[in-house]
Amino acid sequence: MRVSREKAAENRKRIVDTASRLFREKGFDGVGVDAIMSGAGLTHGGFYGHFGSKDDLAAEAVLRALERSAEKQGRHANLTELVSEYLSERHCADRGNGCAIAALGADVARRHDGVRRGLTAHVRGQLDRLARLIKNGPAKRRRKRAMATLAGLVGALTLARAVDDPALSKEILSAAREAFGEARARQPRHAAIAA
Amino acid sequence: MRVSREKAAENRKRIVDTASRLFREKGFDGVGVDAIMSGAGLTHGGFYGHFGSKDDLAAEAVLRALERSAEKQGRHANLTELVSEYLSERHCADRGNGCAIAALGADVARRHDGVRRGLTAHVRGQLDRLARLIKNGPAKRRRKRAMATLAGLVGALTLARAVDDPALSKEILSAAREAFGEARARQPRHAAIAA
DNA sequence: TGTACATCAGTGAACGCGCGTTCACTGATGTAC
DNA sequence: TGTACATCAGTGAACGCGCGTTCACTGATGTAC
Repeated sequence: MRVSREKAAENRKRIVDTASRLFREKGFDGVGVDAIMSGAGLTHGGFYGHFGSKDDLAAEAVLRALERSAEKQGRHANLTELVSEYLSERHCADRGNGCAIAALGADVARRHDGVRRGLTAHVRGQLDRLARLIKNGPAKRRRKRAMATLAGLVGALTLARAVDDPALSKEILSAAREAFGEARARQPRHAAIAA
Repeated sequence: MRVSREKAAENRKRIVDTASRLFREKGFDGVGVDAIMSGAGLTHGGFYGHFGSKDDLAAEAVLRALERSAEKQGRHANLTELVSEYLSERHCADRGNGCAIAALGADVARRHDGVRRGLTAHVRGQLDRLARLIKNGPAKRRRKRAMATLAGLVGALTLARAVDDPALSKEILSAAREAFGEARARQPRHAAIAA
């Protein structure tokens, strides 16, 4: 049965949101069109009225997830707050609504399309945002520290999620919060080599 | 046609090695039994003489990949060397023979089986290894720094691989090498909050 | 050591299920008068 | 504003391909004498 144009637009939006969540939770290959549509309260047949293919939806859903992440992290006024939220146990447990880089980064690396371009743009944006939150040092140094920080965040979340033992998972999050979340005194640019 | 027991054992090993490489390159769902067997120079039909299921092979292949990683990184006598190898452009480009945590971490996080337990044990091992390579400070601090370092390594590699632009990719690797690869002067334990 | 037979690693066709995709149909919405 | 018709969002059955899995068969290996 036909629904109003307004309702149809809502449905489309709900499909993208549902996909965005499910893809982050279970990966691209872990979710079928059927699951996405029933997650959105519809039946699978209507899917191709909205999208040309599952892959087209995937592209849109990832971009949506990236936008959401950017908004969420744009809210934080300082680095400690951002890091503490990013490396929270809540975020660690809530893959479906969390960082798309951590959830889908490995999957996206295998693609060669708009999804990967979109993620790259998002990474650039996040680096700029982080560099702005880092107060010490010249722009070049702040950019380097932004890269190290983003790497630390994504890696810590990946590890904390991959690991089987909740205690170890918490320990990793906590150590990373401490390492990446607090302003550090100036680091020597070329320190002595360890060992 | 039947082959010698010795040859059959070699074949089995080659299947695991091939799978270990292909899974890291394309993810669990990105490789079929057919591709694995022909990659090992065999036909798909013989697969179930060696393994009970694709999933059984996956478990074994991941453990194999983890062992290899551990061996490779056990060779390094100091942190700078290990980090510089881990964050090399070669490693970034060579997913199939590289770190299993970075390549499959996100996939493994969704499992609840021996694979995940194996990866957890491997992470513990890597943390101990890194803590031993970190020279400054008491054991607790070294362990925390080991966690931050491992997170930084895994995250930087994930980012560098996910990103579309080779220049940005190299920049990330280089910044992370600098941040995680060199011994730093003592960090203040509780520094002032940024911003 | 040589011969005859049993075993079994590997082959390739076939099966069946899941999933992406298509399609005829329904009935509410939107529109023309 | 009300009526008649056209449109089209959503439904659910069906299709077809890919992939994990099975199986009858082959012929070289391993073994018993």
